[in-house]
Amino acid sequence: MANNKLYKGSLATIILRLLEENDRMYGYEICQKVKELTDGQLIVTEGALYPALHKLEGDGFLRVEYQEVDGRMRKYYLLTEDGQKETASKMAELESFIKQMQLLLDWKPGMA
Amino acid sequence: MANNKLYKGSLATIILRLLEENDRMYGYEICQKVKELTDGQLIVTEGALYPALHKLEGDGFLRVEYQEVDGRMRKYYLLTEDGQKETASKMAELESFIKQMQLLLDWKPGMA
DNA sequence: TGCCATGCCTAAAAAACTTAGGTATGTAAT
DNA sequence: ATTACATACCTAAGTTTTTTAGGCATGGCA
Repeated sequence: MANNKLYKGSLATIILRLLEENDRMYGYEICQKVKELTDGQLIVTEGALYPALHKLEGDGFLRVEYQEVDGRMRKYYLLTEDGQKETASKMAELESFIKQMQLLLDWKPGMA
Repeated sequence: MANNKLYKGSLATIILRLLEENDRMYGYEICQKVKELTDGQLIVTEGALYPALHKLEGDGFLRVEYQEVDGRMRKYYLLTEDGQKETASKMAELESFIKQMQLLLDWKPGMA
């Protein structure tokens, strides 16, 4: 993640969420998709992405399929069953975080 | 930050925001206030807080006032002028991050 | 030919945190 | 009186997650 160099800890959530909706994706595609969806405001660097993918795979949340496209090998990642549970858990965590931050940000003295 | 061990990078924003509304606060008070405002869901540990306060002071965003209360020294932190600007900047950054995350989280294939 | 996009990767360093302490005073309970 | 917990400050080692800065290889375009 770069530019909006924000909030370490959100990368795994982003990856899991994209794979939840997209069946299977390869690394480079994830980088491009995030850039596209956020109009270039959020950049996932490959230096952060690939280690994160390997970790999620090692944790049993992702599995890999290789496929040749245009004479080149692509490494596709898919959610495992554990990965689907983890996605739900991470999403809940993120929503909770956002709510908590909004509590703090909206707070004015005398409120609580 | 612990328990909801979420999103490194948000601590400085929390500190700055609380000081924006509260004139001056001391470290221990910040820990308690965050716990109280989030019903114990977000815990700022002292091991994270004090280094963060020292860094913000070193960066010129906070200044310090000492005051004796009940026979004990308290170290109060206040926003400097630069700190007020930094607060606005950090708040905008957080809101932008939340919007970007919501774009990603709400996204379904075919949307973009 | 050179350059950029695609597509994978790693390693050193920095950043921000957790964990696990230390120190000291006041106050309530046994 | 002593134990224990809340208040109030702090640090240091280790971990996680990221940034930075590359490497490698193929394909297409100027």
